[in-house]
Amino acid sequence: MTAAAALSGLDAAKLFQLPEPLGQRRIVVAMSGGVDSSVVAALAAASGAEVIGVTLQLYDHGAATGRKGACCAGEDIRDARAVADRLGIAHYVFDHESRFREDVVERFADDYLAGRTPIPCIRCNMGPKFTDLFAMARELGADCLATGHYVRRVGGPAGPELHRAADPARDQSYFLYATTEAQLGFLRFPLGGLPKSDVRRIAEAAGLRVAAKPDSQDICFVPEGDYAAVVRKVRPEGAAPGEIVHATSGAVLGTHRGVIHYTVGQRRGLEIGGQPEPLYVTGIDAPARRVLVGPRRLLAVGTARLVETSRIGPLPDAPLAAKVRSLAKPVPVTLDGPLGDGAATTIRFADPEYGVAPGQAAVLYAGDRVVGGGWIETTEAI
RNA sequence: UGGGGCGUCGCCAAGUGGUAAGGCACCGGUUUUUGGUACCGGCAUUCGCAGGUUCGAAUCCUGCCGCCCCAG
Repeated sequence: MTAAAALSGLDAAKLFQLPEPLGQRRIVVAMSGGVDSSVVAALAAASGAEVIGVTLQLYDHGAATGRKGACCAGEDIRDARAVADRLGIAHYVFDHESRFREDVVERFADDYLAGRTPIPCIRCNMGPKFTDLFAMARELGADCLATGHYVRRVGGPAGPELHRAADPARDQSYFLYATTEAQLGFLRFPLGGLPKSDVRRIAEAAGLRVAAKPDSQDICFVPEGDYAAVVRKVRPEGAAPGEIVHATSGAVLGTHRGVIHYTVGQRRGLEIGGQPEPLYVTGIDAPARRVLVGPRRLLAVGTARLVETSRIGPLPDAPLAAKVRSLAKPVPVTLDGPLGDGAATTIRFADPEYGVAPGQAAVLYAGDRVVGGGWIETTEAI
């Protein structure tokens, strides 16, 4: 299959949601060096519009840069450049390391130190990707900023809405709930309606060197999956040991290697045997450096307090569902308070939800539409 | 020192003559753009040690070692 054939049947104007003729449009593509954003660049290049690829260099510490599944560093920068060259589009690399370190990495470490379980990918999308890249694209006089995220931008009665990807296995809407309406107005997600297999096929057909590159996974700046090592490097005090205490009896059951190694809902890694049933982390008391544990039933949560909430578009009349973990299914909830503009609110689960960890995001859906969400500050047991 | 009890995988623990359950922990895998969860798989040729009885013992006998409780 030729590149043209691969792209045929895809309506570029529709894909990028830009007015014709595309020959008069300028598209900035956020290129991470992975397959997805490379295909977006290829689609943009084939549309006839002027295309500028932009890559942020986010970190550059040895171990993480060469490994599979990384992004935005080392090898990936070269991949992005090679793809841009191949497509004949302009390409700029911006050094964003110090900003990324402050906004994402250090915040990540601080959250763990405070007993929370952070999601750096959301912070990264909120900051470097959508705020900083957004500003750059504007400065470059672009008509839109296109990314390789698997979400859909759908026109609604009150403006563009954010929807889950057509391929549910690929959906990344959980990580993008904090997108602002202003950002969404300018953003485009051409891959949101495509299955991943199509994307790989397009990459192959376009002769992109990244066609068979593994998907990124885990936290991009964490080598070997050892996130605790990253936290320790930035905040050594996170490795201070403490007691593992039974949540109801108060009995000291063991010693832990530092509060940063635990998250609410976690079962493995406690190294406490001799129990009739598994123990889970039910809470983390960071100031006292204590990890609270108990049987699974203690994880049942009825409500969660959300802070720094955001909202995209009006609140619908339809019932809401919340996703409190990227891999969870959305579950029915009711909203008890305002949503958006940074307000705090409370969500009430229709059925007990297990393993809701402070620091994670709760994303609210009305069907496929992302209504908004917030950070989980506290939870209340059933 | 006398009386009693106990010693089975890292922990808890079943098994009292027929050839080592189970749970927890741990390890591996699957899943996965966060941490986790869940699921699947693995995990004692050996029952404190040494002898003996028996076709056959973790299970019976003897001795030794260790721990616990009561007594003093």
